[in-house]
Amino acid sequence: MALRVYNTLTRKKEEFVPRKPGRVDIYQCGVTPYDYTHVGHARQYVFWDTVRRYLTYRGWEVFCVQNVTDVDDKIISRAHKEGVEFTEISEKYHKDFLDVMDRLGVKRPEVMPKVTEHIPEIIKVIEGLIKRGHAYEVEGDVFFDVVSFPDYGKLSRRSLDDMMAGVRIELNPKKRNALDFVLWKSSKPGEPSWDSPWGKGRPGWHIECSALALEYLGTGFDMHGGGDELMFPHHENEIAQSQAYTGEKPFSRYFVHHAMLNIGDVKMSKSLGNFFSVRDVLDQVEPGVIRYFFASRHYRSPANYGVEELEEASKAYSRLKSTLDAGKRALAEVDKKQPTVSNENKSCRVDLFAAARDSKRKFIEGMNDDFNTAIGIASLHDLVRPINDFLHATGGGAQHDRQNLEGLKEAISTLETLGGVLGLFQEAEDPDDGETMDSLVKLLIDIRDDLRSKKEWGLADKIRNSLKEMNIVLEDTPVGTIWKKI
RNA sequence: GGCGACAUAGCCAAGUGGUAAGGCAGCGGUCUGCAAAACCGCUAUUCCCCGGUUCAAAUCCGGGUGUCGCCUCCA
Repeated sequence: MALRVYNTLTRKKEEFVPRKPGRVDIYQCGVTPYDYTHVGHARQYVFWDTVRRYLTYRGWEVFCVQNVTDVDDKIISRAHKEGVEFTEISEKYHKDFLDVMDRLGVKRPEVMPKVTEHIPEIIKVIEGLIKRGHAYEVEGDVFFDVVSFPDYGKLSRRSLDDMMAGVRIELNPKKRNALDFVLWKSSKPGEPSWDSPWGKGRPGWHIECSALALEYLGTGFDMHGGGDELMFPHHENEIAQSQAYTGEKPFSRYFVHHAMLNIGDVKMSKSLGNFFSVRDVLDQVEPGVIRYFFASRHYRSPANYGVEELEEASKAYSRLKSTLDAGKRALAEVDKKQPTVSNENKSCRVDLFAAARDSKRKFIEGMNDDFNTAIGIASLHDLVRPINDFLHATGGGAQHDRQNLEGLKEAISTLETLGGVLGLFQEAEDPDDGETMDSLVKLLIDIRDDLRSKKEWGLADKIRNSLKEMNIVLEDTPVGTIWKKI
């Protein structure tokens, strides 16, 4: 079954064919660190983390490059405002980015090149563009000549004529054409600068992605990722620069754009100020909840972020997680002692092998269809239902159905593996959530059973209620009591 | 003004030609000392509206309405 990916270049879902069999080379537009990482950013990196996990799960070798634009106008202006070096700003917020991504379980890309450490590579590309007649220098600034690149506008489906007619940007008398964009920017006094053939200056906004992608992946790599807001002008310009420079196309075989995260139907963005930092949200909910929230929506649809949405995700996620925990506990229990084997357990008729197999098939079919993580989530719920059924029918391991014991192992492992592809269930084990905890809860359950058999409901309920306050829920089944952490 | 995307139940959300996944909320049932959880069942004859193509449309085409994004920094 083939993987299909929606390619912005063709506006169609296409079968994914990489340039090298078995390997996927990915370039992602990274952040400009001038403020705290917000949930909108997290959407992109969580999505691509999921893509990388899925491809790896399916046996591909994955290589991912993600730049860090650590010098730019906004960083400089913030540094001026705070009276510090621009590096202090970029380092502080880059550190925040890495920190929250780690906490979200986003695997670090293989390479995270910084613009300030690749000035020579960038200059090399600009020089090449000038040499090939695609760029020109005016008083220390270098511009890309859009007219020299016939395919300009192809990605975003705009024609040069239309754009020129409706141009909104202020006319820069140095430019030959209003749509020409700057590759190298001469620096004003007090601004960070590097030596170049055109004098002191710094790279323009778009050139770093071309230079870094070509440096680490070469031309014609597999997937280019970024927000759909970047389609024009950023990705359009990247394509123009890169293909004009190499004389080859495509620059990237597939362009994969994810939709924005909104607050009340308006885009979350730093410039609008309507953003939630990931740092703050992680103080409220565990990482898995955020990952569940993203995974339950398709990456190409705009998604609304809000407290209610997060709460719903939290409930649904805890349904998956508490079943996984209870299932693991049941298996651990079986390892410790011989369970009461009952082949006569008629109350349990689920086939967990079949459930695991069906769930896995649905998951892969969904993910193969343009990374449909919402289908993936649904497949997990489909699996959790029969696991719960089994757990309740057998008292969470107290009375096993021999035939389904292996099935439970299979189902739990499938749930954990598939959830892991979506980045779920990565929370570090609670330090006090070990064997001691298990034993203590079990002791309380035993005592409560004694109390119940003596019909001392008051005390029995007190145990149950107190545990509930600690987020431990007791569930009485016909064959014993099981417990879950919620 | 130009370009593009989207509109599915009370809510969130999959589904791009074959008869509406999943979650949250709600209702009924099983179980229970009560409960919770869990499980079972019910909850959109219908997918913004109007036309068209087709044996067949939420899915394709045309028109309309509404929302959002990009065209300026943006994940």
